[in-house]
Amino acid sequence: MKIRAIKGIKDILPEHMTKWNVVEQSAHRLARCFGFSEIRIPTFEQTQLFARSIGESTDVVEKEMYTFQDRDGTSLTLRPEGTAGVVRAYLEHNLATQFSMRKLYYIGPMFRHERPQAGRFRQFHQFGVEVFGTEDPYMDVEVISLLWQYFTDLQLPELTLYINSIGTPDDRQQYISQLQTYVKPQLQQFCENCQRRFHTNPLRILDCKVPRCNTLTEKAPTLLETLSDTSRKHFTHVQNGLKLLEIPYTIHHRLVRGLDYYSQTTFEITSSHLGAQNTIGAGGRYDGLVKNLGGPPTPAVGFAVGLERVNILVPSAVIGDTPPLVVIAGFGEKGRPKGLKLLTRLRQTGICTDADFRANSLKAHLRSADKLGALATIIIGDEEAQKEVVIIRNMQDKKQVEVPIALVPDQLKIWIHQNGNIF
RNA sequence: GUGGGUGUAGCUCAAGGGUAGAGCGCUGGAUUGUGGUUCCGGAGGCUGCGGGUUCGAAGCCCGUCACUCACCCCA
Repeated sequence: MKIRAIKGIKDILPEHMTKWNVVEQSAHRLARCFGFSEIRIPTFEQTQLFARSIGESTDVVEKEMYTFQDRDGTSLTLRPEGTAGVVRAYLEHNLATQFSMRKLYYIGPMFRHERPQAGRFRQFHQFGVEVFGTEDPYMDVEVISLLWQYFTDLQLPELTLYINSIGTPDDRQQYISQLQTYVKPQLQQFCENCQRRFHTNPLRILDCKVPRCNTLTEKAPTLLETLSDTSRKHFTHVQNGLKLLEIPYTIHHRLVRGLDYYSQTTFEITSSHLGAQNTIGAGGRYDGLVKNLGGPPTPAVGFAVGLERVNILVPSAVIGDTPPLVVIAGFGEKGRPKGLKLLTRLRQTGICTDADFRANSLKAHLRSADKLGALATIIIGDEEAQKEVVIIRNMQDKKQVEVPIALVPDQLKIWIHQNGNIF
């Protein structure tokens, strides 16, 4: 029996790493540009942290967590998302006392026991940001604009930004009863799922993909109509900010986030180039969460990006060239050791160099160099070794020059620097 | 958790009851120490696994596992 990777858990193979590095590096660069500091938090935590922050009755907590017992019996869980852990660390280390406002970001793997599908995995990676300590709507705008710039920098195709406001918990409670009053008389006509949701999570009825349910709620009261004045104002400011920055958005009355901690602004960016799982980044405000987890009342806003989905969308054009590679062809009794020596010396001076020790003829060395994509091959046979020289062969135009061994590093550096001709 | 699709060489796929194939890749060669192109050769498979039908199964039937897409839900 061959041992395979676990279902829904993927290797990232070398041929995909250049793209992954681009995706991750732009996240680091942009987040720092926007004034965020990186934080690394554990991949597993006490189960109750997630249960309390995400919400006991959410799907994530109810059936998607990888939960196991520690040796002393404590229930632990592989993190299904990043926000809960960041908030925990924020409180545990009193990060609030150092600045009145904290802007943090993270990149790392998350775990959810879901059925795998296009763009959905059991171990997946997220880039997320969290801002603690301000309820200014402009901070919502800043966070959205970071997300938007991240995606447009990477040239992701066919993006749509959806925004909505789900108000304060009070607003929501009020809205939920209005919605229930509206739905109740026709409850029998809704799909089975929605009938269940009617009791467990009524807001999600708006989100249902069954067309009939959608039609039934078409004339239902909307969240926005029910918002309190302050919530409504907040949302208007967010929209004005987006307009000011010329970030195109669509108000999506049915946009409800799946995690319980959200409040006020919610947003989501989708791309039509993905399969059914077309959300690449989403987030919103969660003004109540910090207090909920035992901290002082602290407004907060953030987002999370699914990096696997981003990777699928990044066009190959944004991926840079691989560094120039020099290959050493050392052969013969005297050529081999000289080759090894030069190989090491070049690497010490920072020139990316490789050699194929299996090859024992010049032909084999050159074939190997070609496969490695070498720009130049350095030939050292016994004759050259004797004369303390090497032949540098330009793999593109086949031109060769003889150079004393001692001068090789400098010659190559000049050439690589000019990115042009050695000769 | 529920449904559909697909499992044949490292990869992409043929063969639809009668000896398991191609392209790409890998590897060796085409006279001396010069790569990519071309030409010739080679390796590589219990056709996912188990059972059944049959003189005979990669192909049909049943089961099972894996992969995949979709539902649910989410990034």
